[in-house]
Amino acid sequence: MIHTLDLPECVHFHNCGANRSKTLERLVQVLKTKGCGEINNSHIGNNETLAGWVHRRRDHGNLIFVDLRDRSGIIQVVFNPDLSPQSHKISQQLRNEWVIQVTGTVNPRPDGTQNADLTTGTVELVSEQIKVLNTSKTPPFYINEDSEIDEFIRLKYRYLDLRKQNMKKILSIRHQVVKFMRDFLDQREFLDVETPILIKSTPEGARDYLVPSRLYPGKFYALPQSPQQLKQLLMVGGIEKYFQIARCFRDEDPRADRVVELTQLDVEMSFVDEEDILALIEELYSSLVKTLFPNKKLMTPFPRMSYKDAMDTYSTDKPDLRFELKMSDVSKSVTNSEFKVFSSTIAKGGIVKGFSAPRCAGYPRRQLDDLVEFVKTKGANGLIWIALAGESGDLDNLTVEQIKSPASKFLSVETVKNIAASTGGGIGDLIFLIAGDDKSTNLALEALRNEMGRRLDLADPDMLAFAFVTDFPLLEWEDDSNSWTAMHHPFSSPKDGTEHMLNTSPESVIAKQYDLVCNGVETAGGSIRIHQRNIQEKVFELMGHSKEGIQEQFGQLLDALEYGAPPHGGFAGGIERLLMVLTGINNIRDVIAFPKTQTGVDPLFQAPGIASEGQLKELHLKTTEE
RNA sequence: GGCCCCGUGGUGUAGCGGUUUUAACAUACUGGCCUGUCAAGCCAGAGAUCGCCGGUUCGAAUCCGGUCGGGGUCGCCA
Repeated sequence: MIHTLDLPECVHFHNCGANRSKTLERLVQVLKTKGCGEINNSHIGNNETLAGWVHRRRDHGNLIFVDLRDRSGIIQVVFNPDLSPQSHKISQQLRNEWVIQVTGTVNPRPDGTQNADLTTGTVELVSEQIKVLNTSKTPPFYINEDSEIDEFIRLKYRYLDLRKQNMKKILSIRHQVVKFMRDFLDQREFLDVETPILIKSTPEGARDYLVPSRLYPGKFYALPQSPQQLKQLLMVGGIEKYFQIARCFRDEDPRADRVVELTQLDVEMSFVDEEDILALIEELYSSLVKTLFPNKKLMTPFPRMSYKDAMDTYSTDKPDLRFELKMSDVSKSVTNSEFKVFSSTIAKGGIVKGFSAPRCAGYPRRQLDDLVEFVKTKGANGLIWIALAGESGDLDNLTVEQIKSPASKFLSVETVKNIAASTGGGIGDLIFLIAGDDKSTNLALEALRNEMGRRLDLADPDMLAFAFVTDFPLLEWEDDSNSWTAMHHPFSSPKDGTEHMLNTSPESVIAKQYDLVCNGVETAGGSIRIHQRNIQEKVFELMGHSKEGIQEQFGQLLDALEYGAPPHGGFAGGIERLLMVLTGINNIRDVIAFPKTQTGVDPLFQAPGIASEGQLKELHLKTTEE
């Protein structure tokens, strides 16, 4: 029994890991005295031993130059037959990616031969001794220059791809970001607690990855989609402040910004309300950026908007706030329009909504046609554009001749004026409108807004426009299942005093739920959780679960809530998403050391692989032909 | 599960209005020359039956169908 043990005194727990040993010496690497990229003018005259990969070799017959690369950078090594015939002879054999160790003197480069592109460009290592540590086959793609390589080949040879300076830089950034998070939370007395990878399937959410049980035929573990219930149980367990860099698994089709196996910063606290969590998130993310990316611009304090305002104004719950382009619902202006696309849409209960692109009245027809096609691929039926031709002027003086639109003959000047006033468009601007049902219209408008932001180059690439979106509805009606479904997840708490509305008008219950968005990406999300069994059960019931089903699927959590569960809440932040925003990299696989393809394949290990008959038998599994 | 795009020497591309294409170019690769280059340069050489299968045709890298692989996207991702 652990309470009978006399536990050793550790440093008081809030100090654990906070102090790094001052006496910790730099790790000595036996085969080299310095990193290639560390050498500079201060080392001139020193005798150094370097080791790394042959980045490039330039053979002048007598004089041979080798760019030697290791993680720290690149330095030029000179092989001079007059100074060291032995090493010059060996250097003739060298090829790209061979691994060598070179000992020599750091010399200043002769005047006029300095290379400003290298951090070590003012010096060079003059080889006195060289040892080939390993040879290399010719790599399947360039490591010493940047060019577009088929991603599958890059992944198949990921260990070579990672040798590129950019990839090493990304992994270094990832390390620093995660380390910052750990240190930040450690300093605030959060405990890093690991939770199981093999747990149990829960019916909500994404498809689970299943692991067959050898000991229990026909039963399966599931990999966690997130440690949600576990961290809530840690709160019941009195941990009070928990965090984890947690791996999460969701068996859904990947996208450019989505992978099946992702990493989250998972945080949970007890005895807190929304404001405490929001303050923590803001402090964490803003100090992370200020410390690690001092050149990035932030808007602090982070702007906040309600879910409703975000949807109304930006047609999305994850707006890119680096640029304006605000939406307006013009349904009222066009309810009785002769233009059937508008009037019939509204008659069917749909909306007409759009925004104005400033100074774009002269936007080329061809590009407009492209945009029409673009929104169709995003689920809209079409796109109506209205260009208000002219340099400038008062909207009141708008004339029929100035209105350029495929719908112009159906739209009166008065209607266009109303639409323009509503969308904030003026003479010289271009108005985009989409008609359709609420959901698909907003989806297409979000895509169009981001597309126009890109085309018009409206977003400052150095800006990190963090913002909070709050006040999400707790539930939304789902026609397919004919039941309520949790908008975020079923554990979010209703706002204080609104619990009774769960019985009367579930749709109007607002949750203590928040997202952190940045540049159009959802980077984190969380909520204050329900900590009372009856309310949690009520939410599950609304979601169409039976009493028995609830106990079967969520019994562990519900039971725990009955044993003095403290009020608690937290958040989870996607590490890959954050790295994409921080680095500007659009491909999520580029911020992961060993990612899978969009079809869930690991080209390097060729996973998933087939299991042997013996393995299947042990697991009580039989495979069938499709 | 639907839709769109891509697949040509090691890599990246061109060729795709059907037959002088003996599949071109760059780079990488191999050999030679060369003492200050840094994407070194110069000379020479080797290397792809055009993802795979089938069809149309006198003739297919090229057109058609299927299939496999990759990317993007909708569904899905509480």
